[in-house]
Amino acid sequence: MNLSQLPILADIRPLNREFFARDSRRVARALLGKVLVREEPVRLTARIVEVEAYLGEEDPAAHAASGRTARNAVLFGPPGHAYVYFIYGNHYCLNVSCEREGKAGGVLFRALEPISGIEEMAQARGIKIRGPKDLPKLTSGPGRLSEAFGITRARDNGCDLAAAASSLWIGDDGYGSHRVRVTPRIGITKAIDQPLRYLLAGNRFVSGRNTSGS
DNA sequence: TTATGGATTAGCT
DNA sequence: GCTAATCCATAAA
Repeated sequence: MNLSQLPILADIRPLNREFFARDSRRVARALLGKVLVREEPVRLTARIVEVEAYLGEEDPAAHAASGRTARNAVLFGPPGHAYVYFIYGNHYCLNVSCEREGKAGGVLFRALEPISGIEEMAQARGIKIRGPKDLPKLTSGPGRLSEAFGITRARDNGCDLAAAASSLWIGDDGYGSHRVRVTPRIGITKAIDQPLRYLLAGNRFVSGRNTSGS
């Protein structure tokens, strides 16, 4: 069965390095509608529908806030690379590094809309999909999408997301990301007022409560 | 060396 | 709505 609401996409092209070499707020906005691709062991694809921007050392909520450490080194490295961290003893979260090498910045992936490889994602999540209603359980939330894509720090931290030769990368299939909404970030305790969460308005795969609206 | 708490989730009330 | 689960990076001592 094909539970995806979306057509199977033929042509997905990787993003340029320059795409990521700018302010994380602009990258976050531009990533909406793009496609996250996992190549191994089978191809999984899902559309990016919710992200959050994290700035550099001036952003108290960012992992880069207190300078470069072994854990967050990727955020200070070249743009377009995966920063994966482990949180709450259970979950991995995926970010992509932004800004030029030497300057910290990143975008957290908060929710995806599955396109292909749905059976495999369900298996990775350890759940049964009985119908379209269950699909958001696969990839709505940063921990969930990481599990669905088999993303771990050991496997993916530092991976080049701008290269289609990577096991994990980001591509553009020509989808237009209209109706973007901006809200405060979720789940943090510092700088909670800043509007740095970007989502596709009305998309049912967006995480959190207040997903309605236009 | 020890302590603390987090960019979350699932399950229960 | 509330909270336990569960690891590790970082801070404090």
